[in-house]
Amino acid sequence: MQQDLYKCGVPASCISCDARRRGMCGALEPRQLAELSKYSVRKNARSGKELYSEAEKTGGFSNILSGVVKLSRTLSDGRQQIVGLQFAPDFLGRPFKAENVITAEAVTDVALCSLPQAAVERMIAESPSLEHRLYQQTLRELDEAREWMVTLGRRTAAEKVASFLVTIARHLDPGSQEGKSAAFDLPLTRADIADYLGLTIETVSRQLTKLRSDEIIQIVNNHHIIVPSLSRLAARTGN
Amino acid sequence: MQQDLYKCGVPASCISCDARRRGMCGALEPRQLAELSKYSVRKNARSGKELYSEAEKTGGFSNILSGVVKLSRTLSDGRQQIVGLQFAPDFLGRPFKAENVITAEAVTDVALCSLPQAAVERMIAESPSLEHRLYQQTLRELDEAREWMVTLGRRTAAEKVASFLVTIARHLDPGSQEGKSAAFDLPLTRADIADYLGLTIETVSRQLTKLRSDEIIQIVNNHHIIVPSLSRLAARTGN
DNA sequence: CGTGTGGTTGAGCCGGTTCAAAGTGAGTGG
DNA sequence: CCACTCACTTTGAACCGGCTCAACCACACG
Repeated sequence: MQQDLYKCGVPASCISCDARRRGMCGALEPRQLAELSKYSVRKNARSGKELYSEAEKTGGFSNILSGVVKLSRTLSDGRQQIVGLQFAPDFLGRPFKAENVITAEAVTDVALCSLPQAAVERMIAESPSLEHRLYQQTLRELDEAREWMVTLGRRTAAEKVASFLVTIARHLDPGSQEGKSAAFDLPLTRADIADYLGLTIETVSRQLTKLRSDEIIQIVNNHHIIVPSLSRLAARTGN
Repeated sequence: MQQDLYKCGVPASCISCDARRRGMCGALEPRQLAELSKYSVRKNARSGKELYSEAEKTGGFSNILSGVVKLSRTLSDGRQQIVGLQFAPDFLGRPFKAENVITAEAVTDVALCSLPQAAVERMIAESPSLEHRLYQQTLRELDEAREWMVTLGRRTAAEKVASFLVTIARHLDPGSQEGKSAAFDLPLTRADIADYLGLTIETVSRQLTKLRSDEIIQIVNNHHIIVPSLSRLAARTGN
């Protein structure tokens, strides 16, 4: 199959790319892939690097090839709220909008396939199946955002932290089924988690140590988390 | 123009419909409009009527012709969070997903143009311009949801209520420009506002009376609100 | 009239914040 | 190798914003 596509003219850099297997490029024909790849640039960014910022009039999109990106909004006095987390092979960017109020920042080292705005929007206009794919991702992001609004508005600090761990476990250790165990490295610092949950660093820290002393989780190295029983953790989300 | 379209076979019930001017039906050709209208049913619902519920396996979509609909999620112990408000002529429903975890409820009397799931999804598959239109609405909803996450996670009660009034003013009194005055009827009860903002009824009430005694707003009849200066109100949102 | 529904107001409490201090570990340079 | 720094995390104590519980008010409807 891959061989076949290759013969049909899939660019070499796309051959084993995850964005083609599971991301937006899966919606493109080899011809379109070749066209788009003429403008694509492979980029690496270290953890902490600002990818798209509120200030600059960004016009550009990316596929996340590896790593985790946080989307956040900041109030004028510095209060920050994370409004989304994106994982490979998500598409990064907001089509059809001139100015961007959201900041995107790498929270781990990240590899990107960067694409110019015009090329992507032209390709969307030409390819209904690409637009369909992006529409699906946006619907999924909206579902997640709404689920998170419940957490932000109605859950207690303890429930917030438990909910956060469950969603991270689902993303980073997909092998783990409900009720089974999970293990993963937290991509976020305590400060990021606090900004995600609408809490303070101190509260996040206290709730994590509470979960540890209740033996719901084990904390190794501050970032590596082991969850012996996901269902026991999920029972603390208030669902 | 309308005359012309009419001659081309636009169904009579669609002629003066707002969903055709500004909603999803604007993306359809007369032929497709005629096809879809074969399955459409005009419905009215009183305030408080549950339109789509978490329980029933809803398969159906609607255009909101008039009125306001709230989308909400409820935790097992009854805590509720409103995760979206939709106004005419929004499209209501979640395409491409079997089960629905969100409840939709009329918060004013509402007029709907109800469409069966299969017909809409078939039409989406046939019409890229329809899918484009729905994609745009979903992107807008995602922007709003993320903006709201900032409010839920990082704003104080006073800022939450001010933010809420500003967005309602923008939706219901679109003539009012920034800095000018606005007047509107709150479509939501205090309980709904509390569920929207992640607060209690009492806190909402206290903050509203605070805004009144600070002469930022006037409250007539509990539901009718006058905002003499939108920019003075906006100054209280914490940006 | 009484009854019900939605809204306001008050008093006390508590969960999460704030402020402060100490602990931990990776990286750096002598 | 140790000493030092810096960024991140944990822990403690006091405070306060928003919640809880309770009473009362306004108005519509039988």
